[in-house]
Amino acid sequence: MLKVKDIKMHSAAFEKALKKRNFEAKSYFDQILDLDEKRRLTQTELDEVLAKSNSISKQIGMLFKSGQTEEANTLKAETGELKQKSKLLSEKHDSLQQELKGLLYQIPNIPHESVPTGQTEEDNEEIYAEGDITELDEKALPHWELAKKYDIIDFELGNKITGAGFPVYKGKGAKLQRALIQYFLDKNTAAGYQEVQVPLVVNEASGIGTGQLPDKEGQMYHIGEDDLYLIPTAEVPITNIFRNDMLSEQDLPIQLTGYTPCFRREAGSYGSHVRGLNRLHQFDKVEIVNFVKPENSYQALDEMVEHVKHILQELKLPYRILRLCGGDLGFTSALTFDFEAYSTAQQRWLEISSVSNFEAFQANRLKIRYKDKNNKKQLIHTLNGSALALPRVIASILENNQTSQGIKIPEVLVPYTGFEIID
RNA sequence: GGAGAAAUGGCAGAGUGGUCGAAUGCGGCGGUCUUGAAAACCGUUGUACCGCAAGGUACCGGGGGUUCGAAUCCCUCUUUCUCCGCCA
Repeated sequence: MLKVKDIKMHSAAFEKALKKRNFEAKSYFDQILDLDEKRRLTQTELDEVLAKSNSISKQIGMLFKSGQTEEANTLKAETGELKQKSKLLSEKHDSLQQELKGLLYQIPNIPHESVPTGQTEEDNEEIYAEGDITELDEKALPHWELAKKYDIIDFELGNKITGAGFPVYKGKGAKLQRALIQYFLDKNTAAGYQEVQVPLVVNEASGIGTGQLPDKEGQMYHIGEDDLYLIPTAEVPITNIFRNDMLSEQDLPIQLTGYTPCFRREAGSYGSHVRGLNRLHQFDKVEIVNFVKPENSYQALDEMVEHVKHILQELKLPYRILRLCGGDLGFTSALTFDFEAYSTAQQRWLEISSVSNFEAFQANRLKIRYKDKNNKKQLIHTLNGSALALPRVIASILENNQTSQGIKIPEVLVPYTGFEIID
């Protein structure tokens, strides 16, 4: 959420920047500034009325004390009108504020200046690529067929138990997944991230805080009876750890990592691109989240990108890094780098990580602040990234490492799996 | 799930209808003293919003109500604790 003060000061620059997202901000800004003006006037008016009635109440109190009952009762009669007035004004103030918030919630984050213009994922800018894209022979199988061949992931069984998009991992498949989770967490903690285990179900306030609500309600599974949501990513509970908190400067940076299953409704998804592990309703992910001082956030972003790079190098997966264009940038993000691993048999890139700087956008909604050197309260910057999302990493490993003998486990994982090949 | 008790400033803890934004203690900050530190003493110390400022307003778990006036009374929700039940 943007701050009204910032909109007021930089409206022209913001409008221009938001055009990169194809977001026409002008009418929103005009309305917001107008509403804010009205809101402030209303508050001033309300404060005056309340001040008057407070002072009358005080007088009444003193009159009663000194036994001047009649005078007190006369004053009492005067308060009726003030009361009525203050009620109306405070209702007006509340509704203005709500309207204002409603508009602010609809405005996406200001893209960083380095964000390329563009409409779709076609326009994302490839900034780095590494690893060999091996030419597999014609007998190369896509991962869903490999999964069946070696009986390591059972999609039909998940269908029976729950529905499409909820696979069952079996035997070495389950173990490979667990090994990857463990390996990712170890890498992340070695890099300074503290491991946390968080709830998989969150309340509405948490969803609003990180920006999933109110706009993207359809993405999350909602438990109506208890009015709770299944998390679509660990970002939600982890970032909300510090909601409404005042941190001190020496607390920062705070670096957290957590493994969670993620649940996404993915309404409207279909087609060959969602086959197998490509897109699921439930999947596992290890997330990294950073809470930093504003001046450090872009350095932190670079470090996170380097960190994910390093993991992919170790796994020896061919991958590339994209700088997302304005049209593809997430609502709350100022700058995002997507990591894509190559899926050899499908001959396409699969998104396996997304690393973003949200600057103060989430912190403003979440009210996460810190006291700087001068004891001034400032919003912190939040960043997060996947390190990494499991299913597509598995898909990529299965496809890229298939041989006539079986699927070779990347060397770094062998200590975790306890086996070298799936056959 | 049932019965009861509670929720106050960074913490502890007073306050049961009116000069209460809130005693007191601890902690924090500033100072005196000291070669330095400790102790002692003095002062200071919540947040948000409106306002150039003076100042004003709101906030005693959340929401609503009674009243001229609510930390204090009523309703409701949440959370915590104790007891009972159930349970990995």
